[in-house]
Amino acid sequence: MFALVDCNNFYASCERLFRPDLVGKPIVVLSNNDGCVIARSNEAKALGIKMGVPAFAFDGLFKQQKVHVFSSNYALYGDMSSRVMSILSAFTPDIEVYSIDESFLRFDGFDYFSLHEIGMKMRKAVSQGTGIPISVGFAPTKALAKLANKIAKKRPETGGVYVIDSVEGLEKEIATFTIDDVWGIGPQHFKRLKGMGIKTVLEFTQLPDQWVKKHMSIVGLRLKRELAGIRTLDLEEAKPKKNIAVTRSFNENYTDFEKVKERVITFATICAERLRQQDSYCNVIQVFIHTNNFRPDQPQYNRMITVELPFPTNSGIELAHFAVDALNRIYKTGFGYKKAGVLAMEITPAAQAQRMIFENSDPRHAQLMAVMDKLNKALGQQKVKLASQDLDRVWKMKQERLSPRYTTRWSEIITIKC
DNA sequence: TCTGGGGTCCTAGGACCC
DNA sequence: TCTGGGGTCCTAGGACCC
Repeated sequence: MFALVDCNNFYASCERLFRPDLVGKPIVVLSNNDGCVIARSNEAKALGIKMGVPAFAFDGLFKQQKVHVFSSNYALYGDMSSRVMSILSAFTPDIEVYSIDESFLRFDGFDYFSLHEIGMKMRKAVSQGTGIPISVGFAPTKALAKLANKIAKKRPETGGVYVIDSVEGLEKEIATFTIDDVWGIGPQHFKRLKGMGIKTVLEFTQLPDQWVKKHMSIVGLRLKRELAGIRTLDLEEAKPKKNIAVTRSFNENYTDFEKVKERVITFATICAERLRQQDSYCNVIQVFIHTNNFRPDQPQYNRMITVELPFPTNSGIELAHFAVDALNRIYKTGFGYKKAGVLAMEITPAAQAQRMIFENSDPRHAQLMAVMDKLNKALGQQKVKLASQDLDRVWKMKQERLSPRYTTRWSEIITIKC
């Protein structure tokens, strides 16, 4: 049996932990640059605030309904996440951390235990240890565990834990569960299936394999099996990342090459930093630039380029150099650029990095980068930069409503007046 | 005026190679 | 008159997830 454990309204719940005055109040959390709504408390959902809506369009409603608005505080969410996951891992050694707020757990050899009871114990332990509310779904496959988790959330009488462990139980649930809320069926697949009159999970599992394969690829076929109760997916081990991407939208359209160039250099140095964190090198980089896709009235230009590096590297200096070369090859004047990104690809562990005959990553950089990493870790991100970066820190993310990093900075720890 | 970022996997077409 | 088959790489985009 698998369990899918999911933190309820995770970011909003985190914001509430050190602000008990916000219990029962509507909360929303915004994306980078305070752009979109990416998390909502139940109270905010009840006000009709949808996931992903642009924040500026809701300023009026936020004021009128006294919605508490927060910028994303990833230092807090990341730390709370690892606390939750560490508590969960005491229940079984087989755990896959699926995202910042979700884990799959596998329970082998628990035949004589009540999984419902175990689920309730997990809820209690996480609540006691962190204050975060969770929901738990148990089922014989991962896709069904996801589904069971949704049921646990939807039906208050379940107490936040739901188990699908019999054929009858499975048949009963999938006969009524609609496909719009199923893991792996997004808006496009939903539209096509709906057009064919498919409404329930049961109906989806009865489609011919060939049809599913043709229109939803092998991925859809796996999903069909999983939903029919055939175990197709197992826990996945934590693997080193295949790609590392650093991309940002700008606060305004950039028409000046030098400004775009500075951003690309900064993104490349962050990529390099993350490569060093997982002790690996990249062999290929991709650089892209976009105009503002939300403004079709303005001239559009989207371009991406993939470049193989002459040697594997994780030096910020070298990566920045190659990224600028790439940018030069795709940059066109006469456009207002709104977004750019650098991706590190074909990542290999340091131990396996291929040495080249004629040219290799400058060995002095390894030492220099190690010192930079150490200083930045002690003094704060991006305190030591390349001269080609924005030294005046003109570029700044809009984060007007950032909460304190309660759990990771001594200077921001909560104070209690007694 | 204002619209996130970071991932994965899959597919299609064009260029090019032998 | 008549023009193959198999492969890779790159770009681009589609779909999904959180």
